[in-house]
Amino acid sequence: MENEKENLFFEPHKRGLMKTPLKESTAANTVLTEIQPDFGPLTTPTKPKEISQGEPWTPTANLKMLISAVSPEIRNRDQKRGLFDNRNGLPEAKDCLHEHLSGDEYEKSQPSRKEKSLGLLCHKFLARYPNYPNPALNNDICLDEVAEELNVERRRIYDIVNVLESLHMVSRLAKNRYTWHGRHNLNQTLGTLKSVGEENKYAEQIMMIKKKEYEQEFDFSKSYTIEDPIIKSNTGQNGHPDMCFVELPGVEFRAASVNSRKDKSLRVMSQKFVMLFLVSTPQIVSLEIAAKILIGEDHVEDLDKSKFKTKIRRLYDIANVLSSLDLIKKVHVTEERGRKPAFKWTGPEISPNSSGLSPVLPFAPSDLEVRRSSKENCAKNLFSTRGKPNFTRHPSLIKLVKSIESDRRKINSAPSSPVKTNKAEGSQNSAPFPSKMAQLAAICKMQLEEQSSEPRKKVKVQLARSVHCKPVAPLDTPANAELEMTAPSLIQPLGVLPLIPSPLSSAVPVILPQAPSGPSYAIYLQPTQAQTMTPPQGLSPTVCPTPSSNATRSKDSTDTTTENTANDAPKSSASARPGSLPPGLERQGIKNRDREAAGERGSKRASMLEDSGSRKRFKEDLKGVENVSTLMVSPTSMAAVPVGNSPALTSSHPVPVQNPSSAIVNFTLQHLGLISPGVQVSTSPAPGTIPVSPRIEAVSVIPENAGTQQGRATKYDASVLVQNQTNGQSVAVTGAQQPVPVTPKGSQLVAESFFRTPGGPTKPTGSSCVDFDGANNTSVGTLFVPQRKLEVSTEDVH
DNA sequence: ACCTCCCGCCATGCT
DNA sequence: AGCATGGCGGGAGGT
Repeated sequence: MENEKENLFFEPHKRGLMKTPLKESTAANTVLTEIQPDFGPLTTPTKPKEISQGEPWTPTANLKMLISAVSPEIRNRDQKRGLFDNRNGLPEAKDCLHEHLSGDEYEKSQPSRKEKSLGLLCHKFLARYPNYPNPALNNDICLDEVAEELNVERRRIYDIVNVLESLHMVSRLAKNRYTWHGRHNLNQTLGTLKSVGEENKYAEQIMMIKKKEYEQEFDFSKSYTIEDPIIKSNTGQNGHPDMCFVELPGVEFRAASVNSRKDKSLRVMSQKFVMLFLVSTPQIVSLEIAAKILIGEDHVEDLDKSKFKTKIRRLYDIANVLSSLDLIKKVHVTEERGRKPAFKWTGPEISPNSSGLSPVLPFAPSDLEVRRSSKENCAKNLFSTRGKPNFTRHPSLIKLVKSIESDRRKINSAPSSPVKTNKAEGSQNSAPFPSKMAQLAAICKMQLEEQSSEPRKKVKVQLARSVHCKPVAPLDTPANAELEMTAPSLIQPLGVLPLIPSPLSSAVPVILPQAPSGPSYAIYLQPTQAQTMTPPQGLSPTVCPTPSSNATRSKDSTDTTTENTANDAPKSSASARPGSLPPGLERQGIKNRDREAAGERGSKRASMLEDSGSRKRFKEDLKGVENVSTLMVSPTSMAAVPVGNSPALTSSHPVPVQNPSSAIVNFTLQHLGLISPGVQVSTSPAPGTIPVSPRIEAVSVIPENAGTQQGRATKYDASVLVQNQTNGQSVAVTGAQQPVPVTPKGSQLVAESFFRTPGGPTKPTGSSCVDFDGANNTSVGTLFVPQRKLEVSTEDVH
């Protein structure tokens, strides 16, 4: 059965890369090699294990790579020399290198653990396929082959594929066979996930958790109890979490086996994890919170350690893959307690399922109704296709389906010939790289290769990127629509409070039809009051309809995150990128489709560079442009930031103290890309609470090294405060453009007092910061630093 | 000492 | 039974 298909395809992987010789060698070799040889049997080979090779790369080589990455000229030169060889290159390169190193070093280089990291492996994997594959070609993936080529156990490939599958970047055809879809469906998938996430009220859950944490820290009364229920509610009626896999039409799992499997895990976890990013405002999600929520669905209370640990482990696995996709990047959230690992969304901004980007599916905003009916109808009925009962499909996806199916048809029709063969890799490819550098180098190399295909533009672009990026972006429209829509309703009761079971949540099938704009609410609870957030109306927890989650920032008090700006750049591009051609691409010089990746990669690359100091610099440079904005709210005060246009919003509420008018805020936010143009945010203190000034510090992004450019990076700061009020929320934003102080500290912000709620008197420490990350970042960065400094450090993403 | 997370045992379920 | 999947958590590398 499946087999047939297998043969069909020819080259799955190869990306355009091939074109240029440049790419060559590299670690990526593997990737390069792609071209495959053929394989015989489909069956699974068993473990590849032997990792052969020594590693080709030496540090020197890595450096070279990095350098070359930066400088096209150099690269070219090298190429000529043959440093970068073609696919085979690796070995060769190796040789050369070895000569010098040999011995110890060589060995050292061996297999460090990092070289075997899932993230690197994923990069290699991704390097084999174009971001936007031509549907006409065969894009199938033979797991065995891949495992072999990449010299890893098949088990690892499953890890990657499962995550990719959760994003519908691949779909299973049959045993051992997957079809590569690349990023064609990504935006839609993300939109759907966002919708589902909203339905599940993940934003609220996050807030609850944070609130809880906050309370605990401070020992406030523990009102935890309340929260739990909420979370539980999510669980769904049955009480158990909805572990349903969100399916896209046309992309459903075909293999029975897959369907049968409890899809608990990785796939589902991955989707949920992504949802958290899409739904939360700062778009920064700490592993801890993610784990709690994911577990929570099952049993929050239980939280036993082991379970938690296991969840965290899985999240790391998922995060590594997502990082490789440039959808997230690692950062650290600094709290009082210390740093917590977290990830920041660096993927495209998405509006709830409709892809705003793609014009294609314009959904009428009006769809609210639809939405409501949502869950049920949507999915299943719409696409009967293969209906798998369990999965839900999002209506919006219909289009996708069509396209996918057409693709599929093409594929099927394709002549089958098995071609796959990649082979080579075995020994060569995976050369062991010396750790991070190596990884980076490898990645860079891959990217280079990609680029190479494109005329050089890319390189420059990347560098330039930092510069460019920015500004423009901010306004996306898509969001706007949402806002408007939102207002009404709240279909979901605002509140979060009531979170109760949203229908969806329980329902497995996530799919919600949503109008593009699903209303999202951002709620900020005030810790103090919060204890009960309950009363939605009550102010404390206000719910604000926000346009998509973007607006919401829940970050509450507990943590502060600092982001680093560094990588935002990619993001911006990302945001831009719509399904089809990402705007960003151009700038990046990427060719469209295939290359888009390149763009991303480039960005990624930058991030990768982090390892070495140099890389940091590099990174920073890139980042310079970006800004991060952080928003801090005092813990207590947190209000929800409603983004939506709440009526109130417009009216500017004066924010106590310093706030600038909401208008300013909105303006700022819009520019930042945090909210869509249409949307306005206002924050006002909760009724109960008067906003005191929260402490906000201006944060700076701190790049560690501030690169030269950084200075720029600092960009403007705007401090925004958000508070929500019952009704209006006013946000205080300061849009100052001041250079952001690099040191947070100094900057204490003015605002500090802002929102304080009674309860939380200032807790000095407790302040929470919200960052707006830049998510969009855009151009202007605003940074707020909470009192404490928040730092977000970007770490490398592995 | 903690953070990451690789590794691979072994359960699950399809063939 | 054999093989494909993939849950899971021990324990080791990195910092």
